[in-house]
Amino acid sequence: MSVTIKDVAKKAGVSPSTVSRVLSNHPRISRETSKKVRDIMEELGYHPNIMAKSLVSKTTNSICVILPKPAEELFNNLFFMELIRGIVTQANRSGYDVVLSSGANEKEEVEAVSRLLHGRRVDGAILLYSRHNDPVVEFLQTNQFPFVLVGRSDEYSGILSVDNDNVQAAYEATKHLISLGHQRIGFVSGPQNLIVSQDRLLGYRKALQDSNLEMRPEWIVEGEFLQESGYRAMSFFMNLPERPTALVVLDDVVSFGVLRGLHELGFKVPEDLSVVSFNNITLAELYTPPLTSVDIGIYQLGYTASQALIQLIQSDGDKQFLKRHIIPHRLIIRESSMFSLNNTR
Amino acid sequence: MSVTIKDVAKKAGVSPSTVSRVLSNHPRISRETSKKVRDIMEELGYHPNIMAKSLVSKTTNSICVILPKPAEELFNNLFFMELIRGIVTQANRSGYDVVLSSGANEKEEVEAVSRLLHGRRVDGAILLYSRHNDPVVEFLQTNQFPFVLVGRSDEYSGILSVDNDNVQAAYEATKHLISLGHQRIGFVSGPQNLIVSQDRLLGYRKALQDSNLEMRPEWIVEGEFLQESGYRAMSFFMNLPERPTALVVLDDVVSFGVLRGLHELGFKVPEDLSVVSFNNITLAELYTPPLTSVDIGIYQLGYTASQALIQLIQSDGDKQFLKRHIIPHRLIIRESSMFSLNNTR
DNA sequence: AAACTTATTTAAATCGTTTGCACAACCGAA
DNA sequence: TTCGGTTGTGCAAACGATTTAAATAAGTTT
Repeated sequence: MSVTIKDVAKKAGVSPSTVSRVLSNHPRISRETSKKVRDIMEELGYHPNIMAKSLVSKTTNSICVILPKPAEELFNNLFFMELIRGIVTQANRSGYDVVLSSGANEKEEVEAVSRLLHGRRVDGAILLYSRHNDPVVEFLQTNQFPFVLVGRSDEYSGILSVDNDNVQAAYEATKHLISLGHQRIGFVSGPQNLIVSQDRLLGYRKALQDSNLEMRPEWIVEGEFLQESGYRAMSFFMNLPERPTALVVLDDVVSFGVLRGLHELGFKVPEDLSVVSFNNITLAELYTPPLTSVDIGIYQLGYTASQALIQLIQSDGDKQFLKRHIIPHRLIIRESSMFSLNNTR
Repeated sequence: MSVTIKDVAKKAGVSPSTVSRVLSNHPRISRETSKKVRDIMEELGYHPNIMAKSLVSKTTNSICVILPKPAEELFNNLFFMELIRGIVTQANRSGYDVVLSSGANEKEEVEAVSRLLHGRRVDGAILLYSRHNDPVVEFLQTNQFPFVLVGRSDEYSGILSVDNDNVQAAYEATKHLISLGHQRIGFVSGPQNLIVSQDRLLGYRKALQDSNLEMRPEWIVEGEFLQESGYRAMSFFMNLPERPTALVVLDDVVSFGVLRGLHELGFKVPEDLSVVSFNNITLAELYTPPLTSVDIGIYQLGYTASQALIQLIQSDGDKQFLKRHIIPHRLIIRESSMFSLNNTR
């Protein structure tokens, strides 16, 4: 039996509406009434019931983060932790709570989101990386719920998104290898249906093309964001009759798999194979050897996503906020790619 | 303007209460009424308003996870990701949502929890690792809110907690080193105010004592759960006139710092220094060299915490559930400690 | 002193559910 | 026929806030 607005009102000798107005800093409340009511609130230990408030105001001051389907896979990645940290920090700063949501499959995902948004449990959603024809995106669009996509969205127009320029990032990463003298550069992709995979592949292709380098289909390997994928890709490449001398790998954890495998087989990095990676999670610097990686500002990505979503919600869906935010990236060069082939020729 | 229970009622030609009863599978609703109402719900796309429901039922079907104060530090650790994965998975399975909450300092933490629980936004809380005299624990206790502590709690009685037997785990880890022939074993602790640090230190001490090994105060170094701490500890130990030959390190990420530093200085692991660690995050296996680590069942820890809390909530605070759950641990031996000193003598 | 402002405060409706109680209809048994 | 017992449904009062419109008090003009 907790203390309600009525209890406060009675004790203070005013009406509930007055207490409510004190709470929301209504201008037409006299100094002394305000003081008196506040004192009583303090004395009774009053806390407004958020549910009741939400019911009438039709707003919950919370957002949900939808974890992508293969949560098992992605959760293993520091990447998501960092992203969520950015989201939670910003949301809390703006007075919003963050509800985590996931689903075993796409259907469950949509159900969860539907329950949260239709049920007015949250005001908006953050989607972490969308796929082509993502049913969740479709759901959110047709129902006109505010949401922000972390990742690209060019197939849908009028979507709020936060992303890197992944084409350019991959371009630079590849160019870096080329500038070191590499001519045979492989590519370890993430899942093909993720837009980020495609964008980075595009950048890689562009860089090779610009330098008139050969582009072999067998040098492009698809995988998941798992260490095993890296290991598998590595062993595939190293068994090729004509091996690449460098690899562009889409994720640090995958790169760790590559490096680990190379070490086991007695190959030297970067001498036998150079690696540039993406995401630059904190462990990248700490690995043996330290990993060259594109820092894509993960925390910033989450922080900005949260901020943009809340802005959209508070603007009541103003179209002007439905834009694409680009977070800058930066190539961090470390040992895994420090070796220049030119020097050894 | 979303569709409410009244809209469904009107269209179905029944009263709102009947619709509500259909929704909650009330026994005394006829088959045909139920079918009819359900069809209309489907047709109109009805979704119950969770806020309204919570208001009257005084229950929210959600719990919050309180991220410890130095979130910046801890978030960097795969450990938390794994823990949260366990929590979210179980909670969702039980029909609960998970709200993430954090605060920049202890005061903010208490405020956030107070808002969530007093404001009836969540039904209970999960605390990740408590400190001595944790103000959040105190708050939860005096207000009689259901909560579960991930970590030990023996100073407080009648608390629901989920934990490992950390004393025993550290004992085994240390014994493992001793069995390999090590006689000079150092200890890299976590923050001293964490109970987990103290428990493991105890286990380490006990193991040394049991084997009549020397216990030197300068071989015990306190740090944080950061790579830098490991690096610092390592350089401290290696500059000692009489170095330890093995280290017990409280966290994998800290161990990575140790290993990285050793590699930089040209020391060999495990020959020059063996390392056993705790937590066994996925990267432990993948590191160079692979890290011997005590697997404490992180996912299980989170899963169990969530399960126990929800059980407590649903039992309406039944004291019988206020017990301590112990999750089993297992020492995973890998290269960082595979070297036996006995063999080289 | 009446009339008119302006500054505060209150009463009452509302948000979308749940649920105790009342009631009607039907059943078989006395 | 009358009664006790089921079964199925509706009424209306909560739940704890916000908010519109109206009332009251206080201050200013004329």
